[in-house]
Amino acid sequence: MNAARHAPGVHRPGSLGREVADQLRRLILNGHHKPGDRLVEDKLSSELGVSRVPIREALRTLAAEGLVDLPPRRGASVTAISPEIAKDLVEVRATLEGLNARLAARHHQSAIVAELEQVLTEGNRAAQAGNIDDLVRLNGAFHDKLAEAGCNSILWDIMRTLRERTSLVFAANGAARSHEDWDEHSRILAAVIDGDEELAALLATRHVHQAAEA
Amino acid sequence: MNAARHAPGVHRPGSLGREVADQLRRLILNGHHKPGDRLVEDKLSSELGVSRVPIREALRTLAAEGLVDLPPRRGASVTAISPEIAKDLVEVRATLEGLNARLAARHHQSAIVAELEQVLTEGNRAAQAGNIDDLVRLNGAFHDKLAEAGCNSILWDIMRTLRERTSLVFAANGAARSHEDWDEHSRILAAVIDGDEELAALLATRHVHQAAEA
DNA sequence: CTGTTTTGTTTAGTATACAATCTGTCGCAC
DNA sequence: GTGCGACAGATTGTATACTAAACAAAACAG
Repeated sequence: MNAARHAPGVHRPGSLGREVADQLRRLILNGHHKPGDRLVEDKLSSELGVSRVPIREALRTLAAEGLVDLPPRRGASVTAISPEIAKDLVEVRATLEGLNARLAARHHQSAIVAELEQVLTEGNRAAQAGNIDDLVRLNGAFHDKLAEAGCNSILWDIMRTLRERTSLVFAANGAARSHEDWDEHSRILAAVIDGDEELAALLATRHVHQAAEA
Repeated sequence: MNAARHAPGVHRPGSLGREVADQLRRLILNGHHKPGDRLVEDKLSSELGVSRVPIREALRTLAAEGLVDLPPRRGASVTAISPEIAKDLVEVRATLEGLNARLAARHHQSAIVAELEQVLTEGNRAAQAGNIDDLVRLNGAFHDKLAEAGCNSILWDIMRTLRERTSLVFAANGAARSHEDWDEHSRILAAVIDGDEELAALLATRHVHQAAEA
């Protein structure tokens, strides 16, 4: 039952539990498992072809990240985020994106800034073309790299989970705001390059709030 | 034969893994396990009298909270926080305490504010008396209740883990700054009661930064 | 129709076994 | 004496099996 015993594709043995967690995280964020869906250990176990032990560890991990709900003896389900919680989420995320943009402007990592500019042009192109898949991917990439540019590992980690949970709520936002989105991205990046901490923070915070109103 | 299960004082089985996590968390924050100490599953298993499974779950939980380090195949150890990470931690925590104080000033939960005033007077008394244990406890209580007053569950949760990790670094701070500490607490609370969001945020942020310089 | 009982499903926990891998130490060559 | 590799022990990672407890839903009796 373990066909990958001698797998040729050098799976770094980074622990099955982690791989399962990554896999499940992707499935959830893809919308493959929707909020409220039950995640039954046995089913996942046979679906993913591993025993229940790594499944349980993965579920614990994702629960800690806030992606799955795990009530004491009732099994796991994909977290369903209430409107109030969503508001809380946005409030915190907006503040932290602001802090991060401020830090990015302060530290001025030219390598990452270059990558951000790259993503920006691609994003603008995708916004013109209206390619939704690319838009989602590039939007993630932009915020990801911006988070890197902040050079604060604690902040980076928190923002990652916040972004995941946010995308769980505002899932199929689509290309409606894509033009404004990338316009705002562009202005944030400009402020970061200028080293204008205040402006970068303000724009990033406002960006989150505005994006959330949809 | 399963009608009534009202055994008195039976442990509410809030899941063993959770209890173990709580217990371990306490042991770590108490300094019983110091940063860098290895946490061997077998040892914990026999020490706490449970099998390895709940232990592993607890370790995952604590790893997600940032209290233990859990490299792929090398076992768990209490997180050792480097000076740079500590700086990052303080930066984020300061920002979030600021946000939280702002929210507390906005929402104005009179019940919690009353409790905060209670804690404040006790804290001042302890600062006079120089009772370290009480100071630590009351300091925790103040920040705890202030976090509640913010009425943002996401923020509350993040701040909890940040506070735990902070206390892991600035462990034996002692009563050196206790006077300034409680003076600042008092001013933060006053701003919250006034509904002065800006001032509350500013004071709370500065409080964290100043407390960190020791 | 209502309230209780039974049954089935699922999670929680324990025990055991074994594979994979890491760590440290010892001996050997240089 | 120092450096390097091999080996052994320790420890984690994974699988499997089994028991117990909780919950939900169906079956049933009144």
